[in-house]
Amino acid sequence: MHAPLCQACAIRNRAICADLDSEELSLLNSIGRQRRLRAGEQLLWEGDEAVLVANVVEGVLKLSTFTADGKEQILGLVYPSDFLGRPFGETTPYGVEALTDAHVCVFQRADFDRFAREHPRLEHKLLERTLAELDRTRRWMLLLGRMSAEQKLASFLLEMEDRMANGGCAPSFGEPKVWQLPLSRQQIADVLGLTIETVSRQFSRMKADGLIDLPSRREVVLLEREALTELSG
Amino acid sequence: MHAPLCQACAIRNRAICADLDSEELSLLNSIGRQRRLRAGEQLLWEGDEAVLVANVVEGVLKLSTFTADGKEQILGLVYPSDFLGRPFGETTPYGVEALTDAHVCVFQRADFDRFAREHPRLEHKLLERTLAELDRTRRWMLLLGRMSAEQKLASFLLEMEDRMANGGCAPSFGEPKVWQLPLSRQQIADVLGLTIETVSRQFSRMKADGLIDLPSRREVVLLEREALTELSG
DNA sequence: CGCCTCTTTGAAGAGGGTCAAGCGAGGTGG
DNA sequence: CCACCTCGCTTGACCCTCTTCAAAGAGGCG
Repeated sequence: MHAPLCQACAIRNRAICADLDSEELSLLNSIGRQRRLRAGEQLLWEGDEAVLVANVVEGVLKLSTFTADGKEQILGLVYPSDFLGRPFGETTPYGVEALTDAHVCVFQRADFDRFAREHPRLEHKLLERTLAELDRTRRWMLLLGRMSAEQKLASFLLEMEDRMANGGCAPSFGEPKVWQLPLSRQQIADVLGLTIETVSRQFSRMKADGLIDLPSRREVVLLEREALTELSG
Repeated sequence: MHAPLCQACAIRNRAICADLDSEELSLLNSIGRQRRLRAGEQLLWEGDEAVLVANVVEGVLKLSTFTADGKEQILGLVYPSDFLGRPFGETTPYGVEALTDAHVCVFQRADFDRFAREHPRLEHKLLERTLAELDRTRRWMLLLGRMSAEQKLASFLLEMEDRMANGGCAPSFGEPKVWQLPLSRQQIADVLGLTIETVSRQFSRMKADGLIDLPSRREVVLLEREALTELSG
């Protein structure tokens, strides 16, 4: 698919392009390019010149960085309709890697920057999104700085379920449902600022306590959302 | 000072207003209002309707939130020329309190939002600032999630000195200099996700090791920036 | 079936939290 | 001017959570 079609895009109404009229959209169309990523494939490298920005159409990606001694910290997860990359910046401040097979709509940063500056409506959307992302990131700081391992994992599972269930469109009601974890245990540890062993132990304990079920490594069921919410602090 | 004068503003060239022409500036002038805050005074309360946004002219303020069990986490520090508040949002996602006597230039959010939407240049500045703030916040996540108490405090002191020395304009060279900490030990603990005791112990150890000097509670000298940089990871 | 990777589990240890007491600078009142 | 009080900070002792190190278990895939 080298000829993207914004008009037919799955995330058309949720991404930053939502407010554009059809003329603007086809202009954007002309500078964008679809790209598929396999799980594990890297899209951007930390410290590189910031050449790309992108919209996520499908899949989950991680933003991450490393300490001097090589420990990874995942700085954020990016889902369909989220924007990704560093417009108006020199270098990419974090690495970006696909956690699942993914589908993104990429732009050369220079093209995108120019387009954005000429289309305030897009720039406004981008601003709203960035502000929302900043709020989300700050909430994550509370988790990293002040929560116990148990609280961290409970918070993580609850948020993840909301994200996975239905693209975040509606809160999850009714029967507990099985869903796929897009992250390995190690990656969950890197999100929460824990070690893989601690994550694994917390999973086991929650399962033993009947709060969750783990049909397989990558599958989860939240049996007791109430109790998990309680735990999450 | 109820009649602000943007043209004469100390942070005129560094704040988001930097790119405005004089006509725009006087319009902004007419919707803004100067306000002085005493150290400890609260400007915004978490969860309140988002009614205000502001530019910091002078002083240091903190953004903070609390866990369910009452532990505070400082989400960010705001310095002169920084922007503060949540434009285009319903509620204030964190509390804002002055750490030192401060001087801010406040706007009714509704007024500011309208002005911003009508002046893409301002909105663009705001976007650049928000993106930079997001990068800074993400770097802080690495600190919270992956660093030891010692690394945290070393990082904190180094960054703080850069901020305090000269408004962040130039890197600090030459002789070690005494400067004022705008935060109490407890507040430092809340920034770093530690307890006051741990912060205090780390201070004492660094002093004993000759890395820093503490002429009084609120004064610091970084004697060995090299070594501290090493420690900070 | 066997290998490889990811995950789980166990045991030991350290870093930081908690609780409690002591210190000291600044402010107040005698 | 000094004694006293207060509040923030420091220091000590102990304990708990999470990390570290090590080994065994469980899927997945050739």
